[in-house]
Amino acid sequence: MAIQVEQAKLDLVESLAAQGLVTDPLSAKGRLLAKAAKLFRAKGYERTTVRDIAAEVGIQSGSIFHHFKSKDEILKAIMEEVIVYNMHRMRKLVDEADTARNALLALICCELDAVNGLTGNAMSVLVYEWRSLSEDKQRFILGLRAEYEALWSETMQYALDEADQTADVFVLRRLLTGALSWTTTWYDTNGKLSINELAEEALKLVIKE
Amino acid sequence: MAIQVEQAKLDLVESLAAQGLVTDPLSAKGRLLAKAAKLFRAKGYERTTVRDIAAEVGIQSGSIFHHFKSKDEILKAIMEEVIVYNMHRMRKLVDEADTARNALLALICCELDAVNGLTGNAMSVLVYEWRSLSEDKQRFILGLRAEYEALWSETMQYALDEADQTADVFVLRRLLTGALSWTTTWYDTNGKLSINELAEEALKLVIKE
Amino acid sequence: MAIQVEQAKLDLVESLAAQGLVTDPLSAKGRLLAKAAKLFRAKGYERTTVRDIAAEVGIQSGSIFHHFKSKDEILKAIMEEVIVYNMHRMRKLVDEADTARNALLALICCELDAVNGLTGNAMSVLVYEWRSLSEDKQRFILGLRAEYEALWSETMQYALDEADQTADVFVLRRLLTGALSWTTTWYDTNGKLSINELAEEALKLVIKE
Amino acid sequence: MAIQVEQAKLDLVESLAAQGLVTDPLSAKGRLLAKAAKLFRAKGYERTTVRDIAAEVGIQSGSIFHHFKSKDEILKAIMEEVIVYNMHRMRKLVDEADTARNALLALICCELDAVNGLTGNAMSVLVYEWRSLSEDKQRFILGLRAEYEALWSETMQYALDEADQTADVFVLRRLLTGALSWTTTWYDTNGKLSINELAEEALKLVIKE
DNA sequence: CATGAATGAGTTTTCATTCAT
DNA sequence: TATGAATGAAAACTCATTCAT
Repeated sequence: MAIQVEQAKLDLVESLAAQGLVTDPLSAKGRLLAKAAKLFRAKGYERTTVRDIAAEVGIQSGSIFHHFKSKDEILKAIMEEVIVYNMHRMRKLVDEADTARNALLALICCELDAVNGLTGNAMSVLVYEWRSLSEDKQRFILGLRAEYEALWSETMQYALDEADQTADVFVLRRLLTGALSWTTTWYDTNGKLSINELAEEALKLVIKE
Repeated sequence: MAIQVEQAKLDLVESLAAQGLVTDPLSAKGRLLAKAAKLFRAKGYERTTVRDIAAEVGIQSGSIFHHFKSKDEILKAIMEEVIVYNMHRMRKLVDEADTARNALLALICCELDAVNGLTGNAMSVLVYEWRSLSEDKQRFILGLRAEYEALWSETMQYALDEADQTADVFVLRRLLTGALSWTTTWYDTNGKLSINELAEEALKLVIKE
Repeated sequence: MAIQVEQAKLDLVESLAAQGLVTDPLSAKGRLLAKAAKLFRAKGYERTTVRDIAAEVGIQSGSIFHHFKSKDEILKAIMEEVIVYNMHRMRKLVDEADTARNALLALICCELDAVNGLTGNAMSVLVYEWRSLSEDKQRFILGLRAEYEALWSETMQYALDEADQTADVFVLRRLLTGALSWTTTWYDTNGKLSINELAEEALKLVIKE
Repeated sequence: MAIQVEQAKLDLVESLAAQGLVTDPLSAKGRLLAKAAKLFRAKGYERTTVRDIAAEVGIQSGSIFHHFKSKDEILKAIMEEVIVYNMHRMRKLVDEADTARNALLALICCELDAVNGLTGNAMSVLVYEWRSLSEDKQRFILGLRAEYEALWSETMQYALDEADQTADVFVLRRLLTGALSWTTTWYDTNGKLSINELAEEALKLVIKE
């Protein structure tokens, strides 16, 4: 089953790349973005030099500017694409869920996977390198995040209604956001605890049976 | 009561300063640390220049180096002092608590206050500027954090036992860490929700009645 | 008459192009030179990139190097051709003049037209981008300019003799050079003052009736 | 007499420096401006690197930015100060002149001296490096030039009236501007022709006896 | 001939840190 | 202690030029 999930993710990337919504991860530009995300996450945006990125990709530093006008254009691209990609993935999973509880579980699972899986570097960058983005680019990314959060709020409210629970969705989502995004600092993908199990734990923070 | 709490905090600072464990916040050095924390939080460590800090304090950039050997010594001092201070505060509150549940509530309350109150800037810096610290200084701060986390684990375990709940304390504490530290990005000190109420909400994530 | 003059200029270009002395302005290379001259004049040689020129012509930057070995080869060609062309034109007009005064007037007229007419961009480049040329190319262009100046000195001397005036031709020509070439900064081709009228004004600086 | 003139110039600089209108040429900043002007004139603004200037002054390239925020701030300062200085000098000479003819002669003399004397480098830069200035700085300098030109127009008109000549002052001043500024390319300060003699020649271009 | 990705040397600029005063 | 000019290493970015396709 895990293999099916992974295949579905690859199919989605391919389809989004074909539509020009994200960069093909196999292209020169796509590899550059992946390496940059890795470095930005590990060292932080400011402490990562353009030369570092170039060295990681195996090109000369000047060549970077063939693909991106500036260093912070790279940062923006990383953030934009990771939102676009996860947004599409979440929408699909929510649509396929049979109950509101399961839709919320799918979102949690998806966000945990986003943070700890293949897009983990990009998600960390999105969360922790926010202030390194120029103001106008921040506004642009903020617009995308708003859409993303709208999906969360809606799904969460449905799940609470279904469980006959009342709670402040605004507060609850934010507590959960912190809990889930923080997993990047401690969750071990190769450890005993699977993403699905962790997701169940996290769901319990919200929905009490 | 709130006034009493605030007074207690000031007394603690004074007492710690007298022991040389933290810098007197009214001294030149103390004001420098506060301003630096504010700037590091707002702009990030790397994007904050020594000149920025000097300007904020009202001195010349060269003068900073009479107080601190280097820029990252400032960062270390901010992190060290905020841990030392909150550690002492938490120990006292845990000792005074009548039940394990209340001890845990006190910790949560204290961490929320640390993150959103007077030491908010320093706490944010501690969490988000971690990688800007040189490796040897990271190790030093890590030692302090270990003590801090030990207090948390212990208290949490007592509270779970008391409530006849079983859970993975390791996982639970980390989910909570994320949830609480993330409040810095959204919690409004002057809003309707008080720190105590928020703490009660957060406690519910852990202890189910 | 104006049309005849314009036609004569086109005929001259055609004839020089046929002899390989200048580049046919309708050819790809010729259009490149014209666009480059326009940009060099507007922005200066250094601030004009090879990409700017390529974009203006509608080709890719790499393709430029099929026409010219280097960027400063373009600059040299612009300078060389504008001298060659105007030199030929002046020789013809001097030969056709009935009096020395009129020969000088023809030269003035021709230089004003060179500076403000079709070759205005190239002439500006010749005057103001001089130092951007590599030393050996400067020497080459200097040789051409010497010929050009010889024609001026000779004609001027004849005109002064004819008018029974004595003056330092060296100084006078240089004062005039400055006055005429500076017109590029203020003379309005579409204004009330015609080139011929302006030439008469300029002639008065030299020959007093 | 020449020595008196030179002394008067030095006195003026000193007085303007004391008022903060120009930079003291003996200060570090003043020497930097002089060297930069020399290099900008010789090689052009773009081909002169900040390192070139630093080397000429005998400091490190980074130190330049202690005195000027950017390279083009240096260019602006050169242009601004040379106008301010010559403006003051001209105003004084015009005020002291007994006839309108002599006032105009003084202006010509002063401009020739500005172009060929101590401020020759700066004047050349003002004329030939114009486009290297950022647009907003161009506007600022343009304001100063307008004042400068107003003084010229006025004085020229008086001189023409006094000589019972009619002429287009606009055209005449521009022809003269070109003639005078171009002297920088050929006039030899140590040659036989003195500035005063050259000024008399130039005056003849305007006022016919 | 044309393309356009890649090069790599060179540019301006930044900034923590030093040190003579 | 405080100052602020000077340092110098390192940063992001530019761009003429090359070359495989």
